[in-house]
Amino acid sequence: MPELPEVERARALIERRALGREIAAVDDTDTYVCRPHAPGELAEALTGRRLVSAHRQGKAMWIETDGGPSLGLHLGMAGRIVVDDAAAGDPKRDGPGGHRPVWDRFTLTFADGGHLILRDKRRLGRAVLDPDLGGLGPDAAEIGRDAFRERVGRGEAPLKARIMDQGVLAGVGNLLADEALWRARLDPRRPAGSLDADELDHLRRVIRAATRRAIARGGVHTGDVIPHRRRDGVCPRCGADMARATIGGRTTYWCSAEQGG
DNA sequence: AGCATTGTTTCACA
DNA sequence: TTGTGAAACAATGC
Repeated sequence: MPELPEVERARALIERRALGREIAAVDDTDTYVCRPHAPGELAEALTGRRLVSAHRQGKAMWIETDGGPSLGLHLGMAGRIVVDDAAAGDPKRDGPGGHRPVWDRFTLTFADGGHLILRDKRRLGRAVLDPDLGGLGPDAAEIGRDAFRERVGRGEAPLKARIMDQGVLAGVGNLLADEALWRARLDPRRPAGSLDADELDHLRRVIRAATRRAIARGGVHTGDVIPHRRRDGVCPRCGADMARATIGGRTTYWCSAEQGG
């Protein structure tokens, strides 16, 4: 699930439901998710604190506490935030009638008995104290025109790789990249530095619009071209075949007619 | 069995 | 030194 829209929904859930509550206990025993912390380090630092505010930049999220360290949470490839058993973003429950295992990798238990849980089927999510956000570029939903031109419109790397580079622009993942480039009718293979100012301005507006739309509708999977990202898929606008290749290390689909050969 | 997966980090190489 | 791309990471689903 998690790209910028899912992370923003998780952040909003925390803001709505978890702020002001006091941490009574912490389960930080998953040493991979909590790396490089040793078990007990997060518990020691967070127990007794109250959650004060919830923030996000790109796919990185963090919670400020009253006087203590901040708590960084990253959803990785498959993570979700659950507060008191209400899932963020995805209304689907675990297995109809099944006893599916629950993948709770990090848990805050509040003094009122509720919970904030990082539930992650895989274990690529992270929970760390005072996360380092220094390497992140401007948020994809907020970046201004000049910064976008300057950061995105350079280099020989494929355009798609450029907009997915979290140090250049924070928040765009594989699906949102395909959706935005399809909406902008831009070839994902083009060198980023080959775009002119008008193309860059257009791409910026499309990325921002696609991002906000995905937040409003529940996630990146609600994009128009996402259901057609499959072998033998066709463009939902023109009906041409969807092309497929690995770009920037990720499987990429684009319209063979509207976005170049 | 084998391959793919909405993310990030590390390493090799030009 | 910088930029780019592949592999590793963990776990699951088709």
